[in-house]
Amino acid sequence: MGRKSLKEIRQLEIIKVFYKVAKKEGLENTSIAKIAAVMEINPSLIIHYFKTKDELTYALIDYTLEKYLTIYRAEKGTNPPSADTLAVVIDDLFSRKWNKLFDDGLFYSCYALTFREKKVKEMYRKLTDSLRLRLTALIQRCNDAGLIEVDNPRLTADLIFALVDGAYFYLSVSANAKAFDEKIKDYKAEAYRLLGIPDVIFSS
Amino acid sequence: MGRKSLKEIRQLEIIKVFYKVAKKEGLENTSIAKIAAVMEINPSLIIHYFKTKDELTYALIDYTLEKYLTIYRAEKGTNPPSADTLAVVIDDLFSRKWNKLFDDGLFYSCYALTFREKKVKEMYRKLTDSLRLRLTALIQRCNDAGLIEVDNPRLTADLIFALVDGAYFYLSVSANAKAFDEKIKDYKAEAYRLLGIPDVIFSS
DNA sequence: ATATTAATTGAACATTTAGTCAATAAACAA
DNA sequence: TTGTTTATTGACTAAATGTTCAATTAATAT
Repeated sequence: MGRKSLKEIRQLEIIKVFYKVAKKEGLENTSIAKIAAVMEINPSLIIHYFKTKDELTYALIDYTLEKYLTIYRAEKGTNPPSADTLAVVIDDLFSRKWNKLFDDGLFYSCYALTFREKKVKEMYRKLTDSLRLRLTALIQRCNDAGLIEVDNPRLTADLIFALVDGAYFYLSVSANAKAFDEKIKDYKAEAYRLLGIPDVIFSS
Repeated sequence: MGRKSLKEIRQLEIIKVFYKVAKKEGLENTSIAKIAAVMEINPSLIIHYFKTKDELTYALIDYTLEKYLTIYRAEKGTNPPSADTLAVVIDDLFSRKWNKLFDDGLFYSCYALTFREKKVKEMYRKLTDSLRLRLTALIQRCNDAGLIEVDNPRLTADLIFALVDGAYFYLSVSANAKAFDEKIKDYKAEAYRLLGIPDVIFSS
């Protein structure tokens, strides 16, 4: 009875165009009208699928943050962890994979919303906590497998992520792509040290 | 000849109100009209002192970023450094002094502009580099005074700032004020370790 | 064919935006 | 007093903002 719903399909299309436009022009300069223009649809159609612009923004953040958890896909199902499972994860954390998942400028624009919008804050909290918990668990399992010997896995995970986030924050503003890749090695080396692993063994 | 210029005074007044409104409502929701309304002046007066809104935004960022360098005021002129000069600086870095200097939400909103506006990027680069250089110099001087023994002062400074920035990034989103103060101690302890200083001696 | 449901459009809305321009008011020097 | 310079206002603009609502079109089930 009645026409088939396109809701989820269209919503995803809209979100993807939203992302594309916001990436180029900035989150705060991306209007519903602009998105509609790119899609060659009527602006009111967007409002039809997302009742307000806020709702659309939440959807964008939700969609993009989800991607971040893919960093841990590599280690799925390998239990106990192999010798380089941890190395792959650490390498990924300090690689510029992140940039490809979610444009940095957009990421920080959304992050800034955190301070005014509880909903957004909760989304980011969920992601950051989840990432740290997963690294903690991995460190723990590597401990158990006798690969490393880390006193406080959770603390170590927190410190490693601080290095990741801190390095990104600084290098994004102070270094070009080439210098970025070069300098991030120092931060990665410190992460290895925190894990009690000689840099040489794991460096790829 | 002619009336005295109020330019600098008025500009500063406008910037301060801009900051206040943006802190409450968000950078992207702060219009010239809103600022003018708070000041009970005509919007065109703001345009008179800042030709475009962009120029006003740059002025705000410039004004606020300048404050950050005050973190190092404590160690002005003490050469060679005394025993706790370094401790004071480290404590300040990991304290929430920063929040009082520049609202965090606003800070990250402006930081996000970095990725689209070269001018803003340059401002942040200047600040972050300057902070790191000063800490490097301080570490060096503490080395020379025989207070510590750090292999690579610049690298250590970079890592310490990564811890600061990373901790702020994470704790701002995951912890309330109380938990923030509690958890940041772990990051600070790691900074002490990087400096080769027993935590106990310096903890205040 | 008909009824039903959803997709999509198009026209309109009040409000807000950054910015222009001319007019007036106030301060200062000669 | 007379210029000169700056401060400040007020009236205005064109464009853009997010939303609303009614109308139309298209697909699907009976």
